[in-house]
Amino acid sequence: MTSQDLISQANGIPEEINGLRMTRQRQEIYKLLMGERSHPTANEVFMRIKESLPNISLATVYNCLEALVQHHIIRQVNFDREPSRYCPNLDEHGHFHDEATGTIHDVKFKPGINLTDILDLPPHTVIKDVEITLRGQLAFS
Amino acid sequence: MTSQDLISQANGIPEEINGLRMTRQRQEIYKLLMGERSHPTANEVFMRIKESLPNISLATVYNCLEALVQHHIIRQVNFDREPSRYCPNLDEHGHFHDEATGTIHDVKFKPGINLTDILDLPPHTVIKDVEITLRGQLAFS
DNA sequence: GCAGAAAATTAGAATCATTCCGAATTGTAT
DNA sequence: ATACAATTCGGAATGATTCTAATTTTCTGC
Ligand SMILES: [Mn+2]
Ligand SMILES: [Mn+2]
Ligand SMILES: [Zn+2]
Ligand SMILES: [Zn+2]
Repeated sequence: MTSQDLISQANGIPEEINGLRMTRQRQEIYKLLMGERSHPTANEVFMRIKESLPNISLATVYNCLEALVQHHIIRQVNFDREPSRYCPNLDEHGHFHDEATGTIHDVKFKPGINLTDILDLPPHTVIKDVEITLRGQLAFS
Repeated sequence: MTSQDLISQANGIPEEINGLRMTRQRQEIYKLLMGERSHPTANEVFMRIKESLPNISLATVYNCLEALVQHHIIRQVNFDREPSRYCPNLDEHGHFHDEATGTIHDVKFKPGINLTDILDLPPHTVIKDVEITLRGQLAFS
């Protein structure tokens, strides 16, 4: 029974995901992202995570987020040149940025749609990643 | 016959586009973008534009690019957190980033495709802008 | 053409999200 | 326990972009 075991037992997150050891800091950050679903920035994560980890550093928040992204546990989302945001939704989806409220909404693709079907790609192209971003407003109903 | 007239006559770009007065600096930058089509960064524009405008400043390059974007004469393109790139293609299109060469290719949509058709958007949504980005490689033929 | 007024350009300083660094701590394997 | 590796941490450095204030250019009535 290592201390790592105890940490994992306490919050229900396994001690390793996709080959990444889930330290206390990584677990708490991952748990926060799963709970909020608001696509927070690194700094927003930093401010909110202090409740559970008062001594964590901003550098560690960046380290953890990068590790989680690298191991495909979360996704990094960029809007223009704004600070990066982080998303725990691993399903293929796009992001709608509501300019009125500043909120970000996940956007699913309609079933049966294959993105490469609608694009006129050069031949012999291997696509590793697709990103779809929308900006606009939720109109009055 | 103002000096502005003379500048425009010399390079075939009108003295005003979309309500933006096309100064010498704006004209040369626009001409460079139209000619190269390589989606250069602000700094790449700065380095290349010195051939025609040896005394231009980097601040002016940023100012001009922003003015051209604001007046919908060119588009600003972002890949993750890399420096912004600039694109003179005003047709609706996406961007394919070839990781092998670092080059960026415009990607057309297949005819008759309406992007909002394939997305499961929240109701009463007004989309102002859509961005599609692809990363991958051109495979051996 | 000539005096403002307005707009554009410029060099350099400031900003700020992110990355880097080196030291301290923690975890793992033997 | 000891040795080695990985992680965390505070603070410094980075770098694309923006800001500022001074200068230059252009425009708008006369
Ligand atoms: Mn963008
Ligand atoms: Mn991106
Ligand atoms: Zn998302
Ligand atoms: Zn383009």
